[in-house]
Amino acid sequence: MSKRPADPANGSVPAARQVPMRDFSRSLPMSLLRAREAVMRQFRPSLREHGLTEQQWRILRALAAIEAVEVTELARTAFLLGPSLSRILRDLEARNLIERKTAKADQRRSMVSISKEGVKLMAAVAPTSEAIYAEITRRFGARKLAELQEMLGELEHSLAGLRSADDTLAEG
Amino acid sequence: MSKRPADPANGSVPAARQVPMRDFSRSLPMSLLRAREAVMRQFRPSLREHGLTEQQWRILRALAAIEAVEVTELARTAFLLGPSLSRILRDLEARNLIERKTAKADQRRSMVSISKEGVKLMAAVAPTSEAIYAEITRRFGARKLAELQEMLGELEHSLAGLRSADDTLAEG
DNA sequence: CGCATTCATTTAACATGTTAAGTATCTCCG
DNA sequence: CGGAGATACTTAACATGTTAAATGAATGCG
Repeated sequence: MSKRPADPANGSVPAARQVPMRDFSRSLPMSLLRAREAVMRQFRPSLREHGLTEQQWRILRALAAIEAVEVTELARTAFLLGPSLSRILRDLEARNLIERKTAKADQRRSMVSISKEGVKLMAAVAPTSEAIYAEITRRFGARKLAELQEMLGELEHSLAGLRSADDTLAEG
Repeated sequence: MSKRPADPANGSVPAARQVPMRDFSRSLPMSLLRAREAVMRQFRPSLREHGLTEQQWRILRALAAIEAVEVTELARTAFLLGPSLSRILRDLEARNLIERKTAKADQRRSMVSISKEGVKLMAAVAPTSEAIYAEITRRFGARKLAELQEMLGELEHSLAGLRSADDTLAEG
């Protein structure tokens, strides 16, 4: 309560605006951003101790469950854009946490897999990570958590086909 | 539907792991990230047309509802870290979208406000932005949207006091 | 008053997000 | 088979996220 700054919706609002816009602190993007930050804040210190960023950890986790993947599919799985993934893979490879080899059939494709060292690092991080997740679940409630995830999935789904006019142009 | 890559939870999983970890594509951070991205994807093209990034838009919106704020409070309101805000304010000032003046009582503080040009730009962007938000609301459902935001707020709240061991050390 | 401490903001350094362009490879059709 | 177009990935360029350190100004206390 007292944490929030003086609520800008009340008090003396200057004549700066005509159109009444939603108090932006309650907009959906902000709600999602704050919620995600609240969650990630719990994980970052532990990851940091192991020299991993959130995204690097995402990649390792994605790789741990699979033999090898093409970069493009890994990007989808870890929800990273190509350029970000490209940079991160370069660094992870330099740290010997992953391995790469070009596909035989298609020289363009590169198959990525987690290395033995990568597996070891995951094993070191996973317990803490799981404990944090468990604590979050405990605090928020397992049922509510499931409900929330369900709603998030629906939101994502309901916007899947929505594209702005700009995108439509770029369709070709 | 067909957009999602082959579900990594099925198929041949190598012996890479001992500890069964949640399929990470269903972890809470990923759910939140994907949901937020689905939402922001709708807004970015419109903002881009006006030469604004998501964060710049957040700042303008925060400023529009208030006379002037200190940088630190603006950071809280727009949910940006100090360094990010500092850079963005420098750029927005160069574009004459905001104004700054150091506080009289405390030379350290800088009071930020939106400029006349900034107001004009907001007026140009707001209609499209509101229309997009309305469409999102229509698709997802107003009631469900309210529920979702409620849950997100609860999640944030339930993690407010949770701090990892690392943070505790830094308390002093 | 003098100075160590705190505070507000900025700068620095590195990592990622985002879009556009580049490179190498493959595919397919004439 | 050969070159236009598609595809997989990388590089480039700019903006932000993130943490640490620096700078400049206020505060408190001896």
